[in-house]
Amino acid sequence: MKILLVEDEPKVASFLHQGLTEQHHTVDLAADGVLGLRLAQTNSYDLLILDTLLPGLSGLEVCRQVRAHDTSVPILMLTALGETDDKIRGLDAGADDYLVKPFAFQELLARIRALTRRRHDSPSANSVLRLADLSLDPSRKLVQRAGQTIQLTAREFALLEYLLRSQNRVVSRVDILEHVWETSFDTGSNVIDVYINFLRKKLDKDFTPKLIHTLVGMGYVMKEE
Amino acid sequence: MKILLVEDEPKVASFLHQGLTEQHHTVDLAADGVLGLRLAQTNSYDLLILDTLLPGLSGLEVCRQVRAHDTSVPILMLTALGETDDKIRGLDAGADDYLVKPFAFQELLARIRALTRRRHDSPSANSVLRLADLSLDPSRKLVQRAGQTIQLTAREFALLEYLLRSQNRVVSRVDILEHVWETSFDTGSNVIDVYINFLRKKLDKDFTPKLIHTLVGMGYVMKEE
DNA sequence: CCGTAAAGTCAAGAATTATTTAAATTATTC
DNA sequence: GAATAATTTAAATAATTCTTGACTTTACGG
Repeated sequence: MKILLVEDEPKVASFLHQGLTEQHHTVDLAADGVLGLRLAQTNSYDLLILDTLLPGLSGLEVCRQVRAHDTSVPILMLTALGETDDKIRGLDAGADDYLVKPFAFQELLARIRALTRRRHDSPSANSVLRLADLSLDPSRKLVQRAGQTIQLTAREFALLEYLLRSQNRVVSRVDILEHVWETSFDTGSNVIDVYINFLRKKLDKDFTPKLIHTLVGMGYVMKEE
Repeated sequence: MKILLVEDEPKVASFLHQGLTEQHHTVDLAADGVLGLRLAQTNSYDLLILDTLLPGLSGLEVCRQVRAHDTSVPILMLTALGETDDKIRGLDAGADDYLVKPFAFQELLARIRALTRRRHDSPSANSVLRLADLSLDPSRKLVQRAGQTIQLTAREFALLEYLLRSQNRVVSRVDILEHVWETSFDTGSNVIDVYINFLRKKLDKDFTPKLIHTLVGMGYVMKEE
């Protein structure tokens, strides 16, 4: 795979360069945003890895400008610990994933695999999710149970979508926090419980069978039976 | 978490030992490669931290030999500044990550979190564990014996999972405490006995053959026959 | 066999975890 | 910028799980 790496810290850059090369990837390295953007626009890469903090042009800006022309190339952002807001802005700017530094190299590889795999079988991202007589259409933001349309707020929808995508698998509160609230740190609040309750009221209360199940001390599952 | 630290510099070793212990990890310390390897092979650790330069047997060699038998345990290498080549060889030898000395302790903690989190969603962590007609599915939190579903609480499940992962090996009460209760302090209580009893009632009482066996004075094993 | 140490059993209270409601804060819309 | 909706926090209640300690039973060495 051909990868463009835009990273100004020499230590990080050379480490990633060596590691990726060893995995038989071809790596182009740019130490600043301006060069990075020019390379991204003149060559065709399978993946861009962008640091957020860069001299010249920030990684976010590079990301935005690349996305203006090319919507398909996978972009992975690297953000330093503590710049958590950047995650959100990174995703806003069109990044597909981000990784908080410091990270394990293996984790980077795993995410690269995930990103590039997704390219290949991505239609699943938009297909309708079903469980018993419940259906959720991600592209139309439509939820129905027993043919009846159910109104959900954005968060409720995101939570339900995550639960449905993980149907039959028990997801912990931390899993939910990471995927639906995009913070990995437990704030000690009970938002999740409250939202589970919202969902239950709207789509389990008046129907059978119940689809949202609690496993005390473990998390929640959506499944039939 | 149970961590093996192989480090010969006494100052670094004791600093890390203290810091990790404060984070409620259990730390075994080896000052040379030979002892480190022996410990790694006789005990079961959640993480190995290996210095590259060691008297006797280098960290790289320890890494390689451990990997020859156990592909799953996360390994973090510590390399001194300047030994940059060691990074590459470290990853070759099967390490999952490395850290260049000197490093901030917080960074070590961050990497430990990253490594152990990854382990939780690695394929091997999610595959179904089996013994005779008993099966345990970690991602569904589902336990069945002879096709019959058995309800377990979170603790019971964690204990059974640990016992199954160590099937055919005798685990001591201390082992169990460290892995399932995450304390290495023996409170002098009989919680473990009580929980073994819970498990036996639920999954050995009405079935043959018995799968949980006591070895007086040593601990417990799960095995057939 | 007998004594001692180790392991097993049980019930009750402690502690943890989950649910529900309401109120407070924040974001959106007109 | 007021009104409405959405999200989050907080607190009370409910449910479940965990732990303990007293007691019984079993295993083992002499």
